[in-house]
Amino acid sequence: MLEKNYDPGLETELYDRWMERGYFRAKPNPDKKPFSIVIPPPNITGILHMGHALNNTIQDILIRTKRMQGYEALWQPGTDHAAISTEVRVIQKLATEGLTKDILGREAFLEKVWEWKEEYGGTITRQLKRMGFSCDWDRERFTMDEGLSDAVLEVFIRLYEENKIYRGEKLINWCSECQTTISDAEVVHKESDSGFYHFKYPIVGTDQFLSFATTRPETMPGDTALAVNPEDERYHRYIGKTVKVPFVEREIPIIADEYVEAGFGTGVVKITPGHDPNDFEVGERHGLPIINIMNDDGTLNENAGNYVGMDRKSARERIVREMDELGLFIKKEQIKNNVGTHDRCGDVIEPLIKMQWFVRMKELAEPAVDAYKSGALRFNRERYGKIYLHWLENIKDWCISRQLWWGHRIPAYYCDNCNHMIVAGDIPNSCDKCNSTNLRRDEDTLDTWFSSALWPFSTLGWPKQTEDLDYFYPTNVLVTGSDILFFWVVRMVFSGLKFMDKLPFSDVLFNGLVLDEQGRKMSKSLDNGIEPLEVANKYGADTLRLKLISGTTLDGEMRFYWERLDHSRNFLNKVWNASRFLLMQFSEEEDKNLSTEDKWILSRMNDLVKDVTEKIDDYELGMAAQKIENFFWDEFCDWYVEMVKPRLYDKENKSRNGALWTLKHVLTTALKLLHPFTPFITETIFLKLQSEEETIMLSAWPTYDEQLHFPAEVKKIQQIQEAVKAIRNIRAEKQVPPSKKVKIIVVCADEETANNFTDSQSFFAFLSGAENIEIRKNADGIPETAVSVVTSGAVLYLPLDTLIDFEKERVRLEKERKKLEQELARVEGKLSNEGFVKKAPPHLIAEEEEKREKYRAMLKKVEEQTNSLL
RNA sequence: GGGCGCAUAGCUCAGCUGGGAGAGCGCCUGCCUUACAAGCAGGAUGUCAUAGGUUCAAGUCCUAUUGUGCCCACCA
Repeated sequence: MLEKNYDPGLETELYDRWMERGYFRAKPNPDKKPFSIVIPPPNITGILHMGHALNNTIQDILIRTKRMQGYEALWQPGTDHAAISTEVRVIQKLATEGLTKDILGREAFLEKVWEWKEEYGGTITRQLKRMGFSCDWDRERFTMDEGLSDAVLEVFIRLYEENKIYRGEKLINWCSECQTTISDAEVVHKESDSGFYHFKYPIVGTDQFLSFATTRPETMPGDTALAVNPEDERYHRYIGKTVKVPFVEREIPIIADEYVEAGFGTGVVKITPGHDPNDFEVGERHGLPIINIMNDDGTLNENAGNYVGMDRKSARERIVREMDELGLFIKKEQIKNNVGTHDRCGDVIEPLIKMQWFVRMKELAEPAVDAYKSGALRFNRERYGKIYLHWLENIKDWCISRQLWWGHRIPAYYCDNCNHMIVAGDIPNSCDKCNSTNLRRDEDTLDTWFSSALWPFSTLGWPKQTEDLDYFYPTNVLVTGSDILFFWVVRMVFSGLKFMDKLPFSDVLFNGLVLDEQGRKMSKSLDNGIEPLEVANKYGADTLRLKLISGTTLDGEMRFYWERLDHSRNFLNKVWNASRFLLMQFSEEEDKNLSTEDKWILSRMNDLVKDVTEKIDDYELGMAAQKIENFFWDEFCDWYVEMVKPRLYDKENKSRNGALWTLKHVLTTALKLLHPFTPFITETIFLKLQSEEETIMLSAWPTYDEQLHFPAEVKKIQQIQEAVKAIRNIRAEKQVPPSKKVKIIVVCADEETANNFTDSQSFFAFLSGAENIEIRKNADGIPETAVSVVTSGAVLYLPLDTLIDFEKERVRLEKERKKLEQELARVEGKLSNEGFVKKAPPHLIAEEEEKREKYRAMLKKVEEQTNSLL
């Protein structure tokens, strides 16, 4: 027997059992079809947040469903080394011990990071387990595992050999806080109020000046031109002349370029190719020199003359002051502009010229574009496809080198003797050009996304041709947040196409954000995050999982309220108690001698099986969960279980066993459907319910059964339900307490209805609190004091002891009549509409006609009742 | 500057390819009916943002407007 209340504390025990018995394991099996998902590898620095909980619950539901459906289901878990995050974390920790990267040196530092990883890197996987996720943990991978590192090497070398990876001096995004380059995707543009400084430079050989405006005075020492629009007649006469940049005493030309907008500012722009992407392009077009005036830490360097060593802010102030002293400062305005910042640390990004490694993207992007356009790659919302295409069609080369130590080190070696560069998987002994042994390895590591781009196949053994790879690749579906569409999804797609010749997955599901009560993102800075494990420990992981899924849309935003957990918790409590009750009834002697109501619930269950399976196949998990809830709570518990109670309580009843069989069958089926959503509670009950199978996890998913389709019985029960509701309604209205048993007279319009009420008599009485049901075909001799109500096929009379207030009855009947008249008018209106009759599908017309007959009959009865009151 | 999403009951949201407005919470009424008061029964509540259009039929499709949120982008 089950305990009185469900104890979520049992969840961890159950999980251990599943692990011990290896239920999560997947291995190539020629007799089964594969179904695989790779987990979006969480950072080893991460702790579980609601986004993870939601994202992985979705994956677990899909995996558990497919596993039950007989697929060899692999959910590949693992973690990401998270280059910057981890390095920053470890540096912070070392700082408390008085250590720095420089003191330790590369090797010792990396040892410290590995130590840190060993200690803290497993936190998130432990948390995932607590949520019940059925990953194949035996296959857990880490992006810096040996095998995965081999994959990185292989990819790097192959792309290099195909000239798709190159080293070049280009303008890159520099984070002076993190002391590394970052990719375009990592730059977040934020609107800010900026000073817009107007200056003028003296035109050489004249006593005139040319005025311009800039938001970045500190880069003025790097100016190598002033530019105007070629169409701008105001400045035609100056083109070709030069101006002098005061503090560095440099003469720079005045050039004409389309880039300049005549209408903005003064129509003159200072060109600083070393520190601005646009200026860089202008510079290229005009062959301007590039001057880098900045150090890696964001201070100005020797090219900035007197300002060397100053940080950006003080340099700006000082330059403005000095320009003012020279009489060259005109004014300062305030404007709004967008400033690039680093998505991790928020520091302002500095565009700088640096020698870095890049992936040439154009050619790699093309197949990825085609994959979507051809329909081979699908997103759960079309709009993501548009965003995806827009990004790929405007893609720029990917800067992949990082000035970090934690990560995959670039396999390039430089000869100190002849400057020759070798790219190789194995460390070369000597320069293959001059034989010198003075080789130096590139100091840089790769962007952390370079390795995660390979995740769908590197985790399965690639570059080795493994059985796993052959069987499980491509994976079926990817579930992730839309915030990493560019970082990860796009890169997996082109990597998979490039190296596996196959898309890594055909379906991508983007899940939405979990927001706080006020609709804000949960974030560390706001400290408004709710920890999933705190919820799981309080309410159970099942409750949290169900809450995150039920009734929600996959990609919609969702606000998280503690109060809203109550509904899921209450539902699971209902499941628990219903099971507890039924377990008290079950015996060994069930048989399949079924009554009408048994067939009704079986038929409804059968429909549910079909619905839920279809919804899951369509990834409409929120709908699937809600349908199960509604069926279980409403139809099964509140109707069916109540209906059969009279049969259960009467041990002599011949039909008792049919009810027991049905209860058990429906309960088991419902538990199975529910299992992917709430694995723990369903397993607990399942194990008590039967002894043949050792787990619900590997039991067969229910399928639609033609034998359980009982439309006639469904109709019959609906008629009884309508009658029960009508009686309850009257009882409530007349304030008849539930304890007060009443007599009901059912006057049936036809034989069929009479038979139905006769068959259903016992539970009809039970559900409507009646001690006596009289079924007949005419209304002769019914006391005038009886309250009556019309339902389809019958008029129900409720003789009450209390005096009837005829006036009130008349009002009630009048209301009913009005309502029926309205309905009838609508139906008749439709049917007399020529367009409808001509164009609407036949089944709809038939439906309307059926309704018309029903309403007419009922209306007639209501009128009769009204007349009888007079 | 471009692109996208959202506006439905007091609150939070569902409503798939167009065919009589839904759920949960909250609220009101009555119930300790021997599985469950985390429960049971009954009830009230909506010009589906606004204005046009397509259609026999529009919350659902099209256009515009308003409000709101997000993404992308080099206007110094």
